[in-house]
Amino acid sequence: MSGIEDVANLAGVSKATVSRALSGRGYVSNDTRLRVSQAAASLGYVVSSSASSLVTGRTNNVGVIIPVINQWFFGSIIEGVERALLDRGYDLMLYNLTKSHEERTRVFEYFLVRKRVDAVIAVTLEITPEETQRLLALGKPIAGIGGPLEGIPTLSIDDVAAGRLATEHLLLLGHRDIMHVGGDIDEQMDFHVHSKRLKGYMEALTEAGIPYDQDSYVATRFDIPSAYQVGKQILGDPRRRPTAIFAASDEVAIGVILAARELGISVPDDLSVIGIDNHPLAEMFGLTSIEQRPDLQGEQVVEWVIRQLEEPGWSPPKRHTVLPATLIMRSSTARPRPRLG
Amino acid sequence: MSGIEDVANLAGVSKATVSRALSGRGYVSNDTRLRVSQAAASLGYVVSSSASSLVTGRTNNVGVIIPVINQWFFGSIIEGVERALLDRGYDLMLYNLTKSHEERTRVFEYFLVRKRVDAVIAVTLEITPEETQRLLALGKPIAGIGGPLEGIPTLSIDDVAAGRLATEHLLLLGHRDIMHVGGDIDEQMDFHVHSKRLKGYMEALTEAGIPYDQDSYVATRFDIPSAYQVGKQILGDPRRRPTAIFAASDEVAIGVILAARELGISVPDDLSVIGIDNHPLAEMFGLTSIEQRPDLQGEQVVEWVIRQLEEPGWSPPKRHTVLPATLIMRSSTARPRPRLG
DNA sequence: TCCTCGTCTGCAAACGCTTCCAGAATCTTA
DNA sequence: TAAGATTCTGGAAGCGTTTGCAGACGAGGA
Repeated sequence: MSGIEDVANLAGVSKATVSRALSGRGYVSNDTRLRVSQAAASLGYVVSSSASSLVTGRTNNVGVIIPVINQWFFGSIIEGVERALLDRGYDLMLYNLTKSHEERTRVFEYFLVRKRVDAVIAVTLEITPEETQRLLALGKPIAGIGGPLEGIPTLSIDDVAAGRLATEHLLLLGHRDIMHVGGDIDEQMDFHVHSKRLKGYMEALTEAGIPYDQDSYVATRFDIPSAYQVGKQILGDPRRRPTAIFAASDEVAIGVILAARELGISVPDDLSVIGIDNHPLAEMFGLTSIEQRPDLQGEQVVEWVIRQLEEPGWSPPKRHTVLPATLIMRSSTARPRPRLG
Repeated sequence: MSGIEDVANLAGVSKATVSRALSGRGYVSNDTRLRVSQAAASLGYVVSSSASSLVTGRTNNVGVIIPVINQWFFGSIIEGVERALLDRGYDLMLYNLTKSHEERTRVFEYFLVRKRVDAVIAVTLEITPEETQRLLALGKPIAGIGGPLEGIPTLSIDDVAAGRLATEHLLLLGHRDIMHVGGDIDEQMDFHVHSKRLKGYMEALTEAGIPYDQDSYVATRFDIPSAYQVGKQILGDPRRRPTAIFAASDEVAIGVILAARELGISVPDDLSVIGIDNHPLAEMFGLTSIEQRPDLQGEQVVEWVIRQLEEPGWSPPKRHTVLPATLIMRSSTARPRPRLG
């Protein structure tokens, strides 16, 4: 491993000049810059990031805290974040923080506080105001997907509005018997996504003058098999079967559709289904959905933290940023079948 | 930000002693160790990783290169790798290296060579012998999932054997008209997975005395919607329809099953389908599959590189390691329906 | 001609740790 | 009791960069 001194000797200049030539900071004549680059290349020299971090205080790393990886929403965020970071010359340190308390503590006590990252991106990380203070005290740029989170710039779709939009779509088609298959309120790790989408649903119903019925909300985990099971239970009981279902995510919606198929219930003739996400599988199931783009959300928060790092004085929106979520109509929703008799 | 000196002053000892006390290396009396820890805690001190890297030459980072994130196989690997690394006190730097040539070069010219990671884990990264040499020249532990790769310890299931196993299962049930829906041979980025599974399929057929027919292999991308399209084409043509399909992955198999359902073809009565992976969705589709555990594969390679780092002299298996892949029978495969007439 | 200004370069001082070395204190053993 | 071994601690050198400062040089303006 050759150090900067070797390059300096080979190029016939001082270490300082090598540093300036290679980093592009300060004055260096074109001639020497060239000689230095060639010397560096021929030696296979590459700067020691620890040494340069030590003096600059910058690591060029950004920490990303995320609760799940193997799910479309989260995987897409990572892809977006990674792409954006690499484009800007930063490296991504990944922390898969499941909701167990032990791991949470580890992050706060141990990781975040270490001097290894220049900025932090937190994905649907629900933290207490006290923890927020600790984070802010680090003096490092931080941004989140999810939220709102007091004091930290965050980003997400308006889940209440999305829930309303979905429900209103069904109402507009003429449905009055609409069930909501959503997440378990007690289990949500993300920013009350589950209760927010439920809230939007309830608001839309209320506005339409439809009384909200206890039984019309059923909880499930956010994956296809779980939703499939729940779907079979709901749809298996003819007295309970609604004319439409608002599923809190596309995975849930697909589970429900598969359950309906299994039971010989036609979608959308006998049952309309709408989801949220515009998941890659939505199209093949003809699923009407509300689109969001987690990859772009990832790019956006990267932009926030990096710009903060590189443009002194700049700062991202102080408050929560709401992203548009638009309805994509496909063939899983339709007017309810006219009642017989 | 308080440095080691502040801690030293507060505890009334030298910097050297603080370093020893906190790192656990060298002699320190219990008494002073305690005083130092308390001083450190009360100041919220945390060692500067750049400073300590600079002198020790260790970063405590491991680089992971992976072509895709948002796919079950790859997502599971990341989860496994992340868990194992964090357990051992290492951080994970994620590099999502899509197959574009430009990005590849970037990794070799730019990233791998930087002094930012102690070891490298490469997931299904196909590299030339020359590139391998460059990697090895770094003198850093490196291991791969996929392979084999000359000179680098790698790990994977035996794809040829998996292909055989799947096909033999169908043969054993009495099928003779078996199609293979696999990956595009020209497009494979992973270690010829596609052609290996195809090879296993062909070997099994040959062994059973069944001539291999050009038309009995069809290529698709490895996702449900693509496989669904392909499935509809194959199954839509009654003259072309086989009695069984060996799908190169569970996602492909599920696409085919959905296509069959759409066309009113009963699985397994009219068509048997087998896949590879034991994907989380396999169970709900009753899909017979060949199981592999990417998360454990991730843990294994982590073990390899970390042990190499921490146990001087130890080294992982020089050659490619083959993992067992076992058949999981479900309801998507059965004896072919007896021919009429 | 002299002065100023912009460009270019080198010296040397950090940056915050770890670790070698040596010395002091305590404990073992002959 | 002396000599050696063991445990504990501090001083100081270094890890490989970046950067403030100062000096040198040439060009342009008065």
